[in-house]
Amino acid sequence: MARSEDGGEKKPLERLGVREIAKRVGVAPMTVSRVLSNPDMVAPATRAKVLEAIEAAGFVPNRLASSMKGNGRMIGTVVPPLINSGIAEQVQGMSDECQQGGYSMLLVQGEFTTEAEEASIRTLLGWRPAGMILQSFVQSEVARQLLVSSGAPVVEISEIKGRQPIDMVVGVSNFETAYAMTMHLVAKGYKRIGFVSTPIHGNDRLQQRRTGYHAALSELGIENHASMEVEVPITAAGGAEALATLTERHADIDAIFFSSDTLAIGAVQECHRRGWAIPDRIGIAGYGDMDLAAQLYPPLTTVKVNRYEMGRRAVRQLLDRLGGKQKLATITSLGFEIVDRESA
Amino acid sequence: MARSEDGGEKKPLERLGVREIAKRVGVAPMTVSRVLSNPDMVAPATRAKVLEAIEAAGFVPNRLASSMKGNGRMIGTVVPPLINSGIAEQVQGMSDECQQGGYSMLLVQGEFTTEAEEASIRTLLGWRPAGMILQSFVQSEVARQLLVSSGAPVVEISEIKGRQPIDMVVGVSNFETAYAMTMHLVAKGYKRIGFVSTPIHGNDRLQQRRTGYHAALSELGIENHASMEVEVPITAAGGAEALATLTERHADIDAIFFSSDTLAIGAVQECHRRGWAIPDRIGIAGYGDMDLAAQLYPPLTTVKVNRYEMGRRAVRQLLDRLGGKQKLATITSLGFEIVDRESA
DNA sequence: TCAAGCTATTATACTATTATAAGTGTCAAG
DNA sequence: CTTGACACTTATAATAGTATAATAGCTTGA
Repeated sequence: MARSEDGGEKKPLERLGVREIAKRVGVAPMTVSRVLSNPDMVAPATRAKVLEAIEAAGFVPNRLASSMKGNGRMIGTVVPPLINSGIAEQVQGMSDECQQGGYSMLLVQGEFTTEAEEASIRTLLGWRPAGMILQSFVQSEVARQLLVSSGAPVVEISEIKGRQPIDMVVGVSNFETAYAMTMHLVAKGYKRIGFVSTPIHGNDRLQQRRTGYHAALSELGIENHASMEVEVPITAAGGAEALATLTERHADIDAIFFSSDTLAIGAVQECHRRGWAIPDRIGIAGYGDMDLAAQLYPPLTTVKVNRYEMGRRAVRQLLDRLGGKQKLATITSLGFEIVDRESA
Repeated sequence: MARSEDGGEKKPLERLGVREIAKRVGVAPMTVSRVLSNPDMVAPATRAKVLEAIEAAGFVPNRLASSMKGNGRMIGTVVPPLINSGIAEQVQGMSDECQQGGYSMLLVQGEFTTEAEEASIRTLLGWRPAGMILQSFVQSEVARQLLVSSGAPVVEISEIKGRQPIDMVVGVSNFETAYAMTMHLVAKGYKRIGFVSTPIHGNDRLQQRRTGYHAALSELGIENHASMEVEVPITAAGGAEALATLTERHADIDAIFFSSDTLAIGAVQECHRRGWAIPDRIGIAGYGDMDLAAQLYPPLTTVKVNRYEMGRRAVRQLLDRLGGKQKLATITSLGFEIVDRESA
């Protein structure tokens, strides 16, 4: 084993760890460990010496090892692509709250397919996270089983009603939001309202939005054709394309409800290009109230959902549970607002 | 220790691990381990039995334990706030490449302050990541020292020239990009060009962009006042505000170069509100070529930097190094394009 | 027929931290 | 002068996977 003759017996460069720090200070490793996690249990004088040595050595305790003893301080999360989706706000919320609570965030981007979901969850569970945050309800039964048997608390950021959550849910009623926006548009005098969303398959949030839109229309006795709905990719170009498609199919459409601000903003640009007056020629409504929505010309009427707060709350739920808090809400419903601006 | 009388001696529920799987199959733990990491070293028959047992038990190997033996498969990264910054694209690139390489991504959001940076890096190093990706050059000397002594390869996604990198750099010459855009604007006939950026302090990329802008102007003998530059927060409202401020200070400003598309897009909306024709009344140029830029009305002239690719390349560098590849580039410079559209 | 050569497998020990239990020492009360 | 209580510290073992060396079993060639 290359016992190089450097005179001594065993000096493999002495990796920096609690052991090495302990040796330098002249205490037991356990004492060093306590200085890091339970400083009050160590005599002030000892503590000072240990801290000094830690500082001097530039020692950063190995969290892998402590996690193995069940003190994991890592939250795992699977999110859809960050670009344009408004998920970035949520991730920021999660990250901020994690950091505040002393946790690290392990992030995996995954598609909404069953296999990808399963693979992502498997990867994360491999790190034995203290908690997991998932988007939308988990589809794969295998993945659900893995999550349950992992024992970690799980928050699904999702539609708040529908399937049985694995553990906890944080979200809004997407049905309600879409229902409310559709009602709002009708109240403003629109009669032929189109609906545009990003691919709905496997995304219960989008499904609920569409259902809410349908519910409002049918409740008001407004007939609705499937041809007044389109799915497009989540890009500004997608929004523009949807506007073109719908108004070509139905020249009398007087408003379009987009399931995402990104799409709505794209549509607004397309209207400018065509010289169509908003909202006179056509009303445009979005979803999400992203930063640009209020600054847009004309300002965008949209559904405001506090995604940053959603992220925070999801982590908070996890940390509360980990902290042993009793009587935790299983379902946390955040409110929403219909922000009535000028685009519809 | 609550040795509950269940007849047997020690059956603490037998946590699921290689040991337990091994016992069930009737092989040594090491064999199970090899099935997972070096399947070729195990006889096909044995391998099949082990895989079956793993499947049946829903066993997910503990990566914490394997990481402790130096097989860490985690990349740590510190990023600025994701919202509006175009960092989301980069994170997506990193994430995709990590996943492809079988690595997980540990993400910390941190501000650009020295203390926050140091804290974030410390946190990440605690997880003993196989590699680190940082934004901009690391300011804190202590943090640099920690990184170096951690032994992990480090990529700084940053301005590619300037300070000595800790290890490797991936990026573009922000100086060049800004210089090129400024030259481009002058070539198009603009004479009084303002410059707007988000807070520059501590961000060498922004510093370089401003320097490039200065260099181009002075090379052309165009005088430039500090009053033609503003710093605003990275929001659409910030862009609108900057436009208002600059045109109020200097009524004769005929173009503004924004250090971010988000700002430029906000400014374009402000122009619409004021009824100012773009580019006739004023030219607007952005930076980043975000998705919306091409769809904007009018389409945004901007600097195209492939942020997604930057993220990928950063991870690639790390993985190449970890894979033992020799002669790795220390500096990877990605190209850029001046995308000439109609806003300027 | 025995040693060498090979493959497949196993036993041991190690990674860094920490829960737990056991062990010091000091002080005050009995 | 002992006993108990208390504050602090240490020794041991455990977490789960895997590098390493050792071993078993088999074939092959001399």
